[in-house]
Amino acid sequence: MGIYRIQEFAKLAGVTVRALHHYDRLGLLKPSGRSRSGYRLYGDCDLVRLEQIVVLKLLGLPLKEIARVLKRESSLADTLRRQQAVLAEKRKHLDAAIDAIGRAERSVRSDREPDWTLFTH
Amino acid sequence: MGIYRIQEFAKLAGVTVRALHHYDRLGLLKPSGRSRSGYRLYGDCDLVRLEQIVVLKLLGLPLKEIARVLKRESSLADTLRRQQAVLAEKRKHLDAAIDAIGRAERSVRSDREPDWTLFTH
DNA sequence: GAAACGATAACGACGCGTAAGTGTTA
DNA sequence: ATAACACTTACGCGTCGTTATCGTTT
Repeated sequence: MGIYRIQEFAKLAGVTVRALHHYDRLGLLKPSGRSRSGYRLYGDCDLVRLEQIVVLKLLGLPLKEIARVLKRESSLADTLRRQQAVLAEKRKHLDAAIDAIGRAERSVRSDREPDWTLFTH
Repeated sequence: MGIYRIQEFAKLAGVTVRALHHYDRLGLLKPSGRSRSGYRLYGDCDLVRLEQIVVLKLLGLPLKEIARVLKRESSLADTLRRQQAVLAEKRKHLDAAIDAIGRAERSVRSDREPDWTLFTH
């Protein structure tokens, strides 16, 4: 509760100082203020915003999309729906790859030369 | 069956010309020859190799690792085992994110303000 | 001469990690 | 004077997509 300098603030939210620099430059999260010597100063409302950013990042949203959501340029609901589709698609590819590796491993164990045709489908 | 210039070769394997340029520079797949004017010339054995590269890429292997496998510096079996673990880990994160979005959507539909605490766990 | 095609070079994207060099001090 | 801490600048990573400029021609 109060005002924090960058390192302490980073620890509070579980992110790195470098990430905060990055978010600042992107305009995603600018510190509420600066000290006379130019130090970034963060407040409690910055913490709230940062936590939202962290959460949306966990959902796999790119920083640009997070920025749009927080600026209310994008609807959160719509964004989440689209992201869900994106993630579902990724999971399909992942599952296919995992399956393929499973088949390949059985083949590699029996043969000594890999049967590349296994991957063809 | 024969000798191809880059565009035709790319189409045969379903990759882009740019990707072939990239693989050439990395040393991952160098054309069997060059024309007098410097054009890359690919042959059938290049096609076999490229198809292996494409397959290993589908499994999510980075190009450097693919290079090691094709140079027999890495065991294919070991590589696949490690990759399977990597993919399994990714799927865990994906599933968690998909679940979180599902819970979030239900919340967004009932409330108009998002309940960020939903993501906390 | 023009249409395709090829070559090389180089910037952009994405999210920071990791120095490098320098200033500040709650 | 030193130890921490902060600042800005900028390269690196991974895999090409995308111009831009210029030479070739199965």
